Amino acid sequence: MPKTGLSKDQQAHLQLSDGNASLHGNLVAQIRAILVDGELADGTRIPEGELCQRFNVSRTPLREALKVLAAEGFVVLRPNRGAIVAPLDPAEIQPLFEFKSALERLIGLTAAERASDTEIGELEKIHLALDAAAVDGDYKLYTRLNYMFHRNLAAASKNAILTQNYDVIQQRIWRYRFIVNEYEKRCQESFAEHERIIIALRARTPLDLAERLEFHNRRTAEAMSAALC
Amino acid sequence: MPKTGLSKDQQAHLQLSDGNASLHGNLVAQIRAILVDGELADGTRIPEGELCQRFNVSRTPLREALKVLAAEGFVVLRPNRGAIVAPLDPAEIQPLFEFKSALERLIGLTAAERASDTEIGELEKIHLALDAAAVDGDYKLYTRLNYMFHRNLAAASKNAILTQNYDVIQQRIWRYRFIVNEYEKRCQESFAEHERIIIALRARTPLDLAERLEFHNRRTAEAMSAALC
DNA sequence: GACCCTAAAAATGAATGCAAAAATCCCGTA
DNA sequence: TACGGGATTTTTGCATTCATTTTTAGGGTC
Repeated sequence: MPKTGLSKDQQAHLQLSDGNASLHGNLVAQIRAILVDGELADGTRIPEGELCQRFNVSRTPLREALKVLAAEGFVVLRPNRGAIVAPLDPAEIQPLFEFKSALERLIGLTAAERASDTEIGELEKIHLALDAAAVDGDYKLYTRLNYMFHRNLAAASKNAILTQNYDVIQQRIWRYRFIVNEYEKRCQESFAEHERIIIALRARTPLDLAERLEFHNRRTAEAMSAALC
Repeated sequence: MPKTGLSKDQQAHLQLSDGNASLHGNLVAQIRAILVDGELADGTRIPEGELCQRFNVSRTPLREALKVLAAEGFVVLRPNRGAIVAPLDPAEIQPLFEFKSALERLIGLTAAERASDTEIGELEKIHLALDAAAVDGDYKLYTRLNYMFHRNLAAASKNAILTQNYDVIQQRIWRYRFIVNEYEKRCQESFAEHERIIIALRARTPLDLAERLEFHNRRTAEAMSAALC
């Protein structure tokens, strides 16, 4: 706890549940969440001081976290001028989706063969919940479930490197939702695509699943691009 | 300069040529090079003190660099027990190559359409130099040129996100060369594959180039896996 | 010698301090 | 009022310091 003489024990209660994680490790996830949520607008300076207060840490671990976030593409470090929230640049959407398409394909190819029945069952549950959220018009929930759907599918690939990279890309793309908010518009279409994804997964047909995922990705990208013109 | 009262100006001459880069930014690249080169054996503790002396920096920027390298997968942070060079685990080779295959495919699909004639010419030059190095038996040079060949091809995709991720994966895989040293054995075969890659690139046939790259990747992975049994 | 316990030493993680750079403010001039 | 420009404040990057934890060393017991 900066500026105070509190011991580590006294500070402990402030940390997240994951007790063995380092201060800096938690910070990366928490600050990334702030950036992805849009709580800090893109392009604005990252207020080191404020964040230090907010998380009750000194500048050292905070700056460590910022370096990691910069490597991930959420933050831009400007020498001697501090860090800013990575500006949202429409020109970045295309390469992001293009990159994601490669990952989606690999997820399809591998998950079709490696997903456990339990995992497929879990995905179907999320799929149903997605439908319910759409009917209710609860787009916030819909969005969260949609994120989980794809994240779980990625996890079914059993490839940790793929899963991790996919997650970063998903979050980077997710930052652009303010520009478009495609979910409200594309909800039904998206749900139908998910339907086919589930079917291909159940059938365990790698190429088919890969194509469904690529198609879904492409349609999402198109919806976003269209909203920009 | 730790432990001394030297001013920043006086320290400046110690930095690399890229004057506007931060201390930490240089460190990431330099330490990664040390890890990829194998100068620090895998699994060994990273000697903060030594590295601080070597690069004439304090622990603060050094530790910032280690956090980034941990996020990239070159280093493992153990809470309260320091950082170690990420252990080489044969079980990691498969997911690494699998992930790379997805990137190779995308590189093929995009580079075939986006590579400039100049870039293709540059690749052909490297290809010829590769041949010369193979004939000379200069495997160190061969290896360097091979790295550049694929790196340049990735760059021809004009997708910065792809290029960056590809580079990290390539370096992570490169660490396993000590286990195998596949290049000496697979030199000729690899050269023939490059030949076809160049042809497909010249022809600007996306699917063909993608398949050639995936095949090349798969053969490399197989050679590595075979050497492990 | 093997085992275990304790104490000194070293390393780690994070807070604080400090010099340089940047941003802001203030005021004079046109 | 618009526009410098120089002093002041803030921020930044890094070095240093400090509290804990871990590791190592030493010594007693069996």
